[in-house]
Amino acid sequence: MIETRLLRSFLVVADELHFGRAATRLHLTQPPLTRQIQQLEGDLGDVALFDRTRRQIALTQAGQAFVVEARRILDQLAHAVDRTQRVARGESGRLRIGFISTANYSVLPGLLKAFASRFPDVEVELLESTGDEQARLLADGILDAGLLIASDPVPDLESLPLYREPLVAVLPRSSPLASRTGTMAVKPLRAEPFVLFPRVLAPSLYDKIIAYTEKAGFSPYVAQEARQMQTIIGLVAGGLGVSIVPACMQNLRRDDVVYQRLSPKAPEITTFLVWRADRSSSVLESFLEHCRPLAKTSPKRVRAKR
Amino acid sequence: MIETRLLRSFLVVADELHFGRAATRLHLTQPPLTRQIQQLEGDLGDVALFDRTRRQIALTQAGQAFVVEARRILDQLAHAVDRTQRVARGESGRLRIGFISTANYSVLPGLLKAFASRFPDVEVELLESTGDEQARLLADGILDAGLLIASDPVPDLESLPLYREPLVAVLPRSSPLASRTGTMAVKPLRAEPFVLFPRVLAPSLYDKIIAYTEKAGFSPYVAQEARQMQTIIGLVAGGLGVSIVPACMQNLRRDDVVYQRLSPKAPEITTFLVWRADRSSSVLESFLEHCRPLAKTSPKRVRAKR
DNA sequence: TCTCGATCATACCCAAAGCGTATCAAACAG
DNA sequence: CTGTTTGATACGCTTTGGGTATGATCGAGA
Repeated sequence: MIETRLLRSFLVVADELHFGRAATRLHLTQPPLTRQIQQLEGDLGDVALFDRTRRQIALTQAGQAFVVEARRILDQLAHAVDRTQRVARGESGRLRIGFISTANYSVLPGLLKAFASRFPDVEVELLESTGDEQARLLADGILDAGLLIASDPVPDLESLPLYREPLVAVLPRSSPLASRTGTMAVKPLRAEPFVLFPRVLAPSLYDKIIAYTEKAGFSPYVAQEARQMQTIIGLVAGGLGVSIVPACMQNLRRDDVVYQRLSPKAPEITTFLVWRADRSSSVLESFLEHCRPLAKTSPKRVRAKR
Repeated sequence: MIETRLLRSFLVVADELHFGRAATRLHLTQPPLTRQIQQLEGDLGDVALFDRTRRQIALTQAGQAFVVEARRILDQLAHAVDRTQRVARGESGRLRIGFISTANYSVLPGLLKAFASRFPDVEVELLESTGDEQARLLADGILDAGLLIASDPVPDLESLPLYREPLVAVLPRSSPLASRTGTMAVKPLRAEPFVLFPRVLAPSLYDKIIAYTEKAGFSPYVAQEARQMQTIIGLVAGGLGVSIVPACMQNLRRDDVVYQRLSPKAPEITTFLVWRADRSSSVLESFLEHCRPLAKTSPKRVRAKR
């Protein structure tokens, strides 16, 4: 089998066209170098790489061809070492991140943009999914990290709170309930039909909304269900009802809807980054390092920012 | 330095994910294999390729990246061996061939087509040139072989006669000298202006033409010189004169010229393949082997064919 | 929880591979 | 024709790498 040592030696001999000088450059003496080339020629099937009939040796055509190939192989090897080291350092590789749709309007875009500029060789794969589904995909090793809304720590997963936001009401712009101040009371929503997502998709968020309205004395009448936030807001715009959504959805600006802060103060929800403590790859480690400074430990900091 | 032995072992371990089984496949025992992987990880800069914390070892992300790279390197190596052997066998490589313009109308096209179909991986480089120039380029090692017209063996070169042909007259179709039979006497050309090439370009052919006309009792009056056969025939077509050219030029068919066999019998010329005996590369060897069956040893065989 | 089997790591020894010194053989310059 | 240069060969020795024995650790099952 041809070892890289033979390739290295061959390239130096091919460069010097002189066994003695080549041996010096390789920090060895001439006889072993001669044997190396002989062995290489043998391994290639007794192909003559050099023409030694005269005093000055010369590359045969086969030798010239092999120079090109050998150089390519050693380049490839150097590249392999570099790439592997970068993957080990978490500077290169693949990162699979799950996220709930609202993250697309809050932390996700900025997070990815900043991370991509710091780690340009990391290929990020995104998968929109519910919180429960993400937990399952993390357990199965399909995902490296997830972005989801939670109140309690997710079992078996590490987590980092990234974003706190209140819930807000969303109404058709034509609705008489829409106020100039941007704030409205919850109570009047009692009479409105609601557009909401099916509870299974995000039970904790769903229950928070229901608990909030029930504290105000009513259970919302869900006139229409939709699975995605964008769709919910589209249906609100179409006049099918009102809804209560995370504040970040205000980033989805539409002329035909208005968002309203609620009083009494609507509950806040937190978007967490979650991952498995036991399966930390270097790329994930890089990503976590990148995210940690962005953690929102206290709700006050979020308030201050607004 | 990373040897291919380490790459081979690594790929088997990565495939089996089990040191013991991998060692069996590699025809060695487990401890040295463990050391090989340790050495490989050390050579990569203490990068962990496998996760050995659990019973079942697993590839790290760096390990996964290195699998791809290592496989590529070994593939490249196999390809290098194959290609080098093919070059050594003369099945691949580059062949630089010089030729005189008339060869383009006689042996060259067929020769190259047949050779290319037998040796598809040989890259043939063509260089149109005079006979003397070809001899010089062969001596300098620029050319591997040449196609030229000669009467005497070229000094320091091996040669193989490939094509024998008589000289023929070429006249404007409108010329009253053009006969129906396709044969004409030389004598009437005495009164015609000639289009010929400068003597330096092909002294032996030039002298043959002059000797022939002088035997018929005249020296041609060269009204116009041109370096290329196509141009000479073009000028004949344009009515600037007549000429005497190798018979193969009849392959350059034009409505406005006619070719005529000459009487008394015009001298024959031979196109030779020439090469340096001392610089025979394998590709050249293949080419010579391909050409030898085409050699025309006796003029009779050529005659017989017509 | 404890034990045992499976599996990778380590220690140590030996054989093979590879390097160095000495020398030979051939080619070329003078 | 001779001496010098240069690649090839011979042989001894060091180093490398593989084998055997054994240790350490993890996990399955009692």
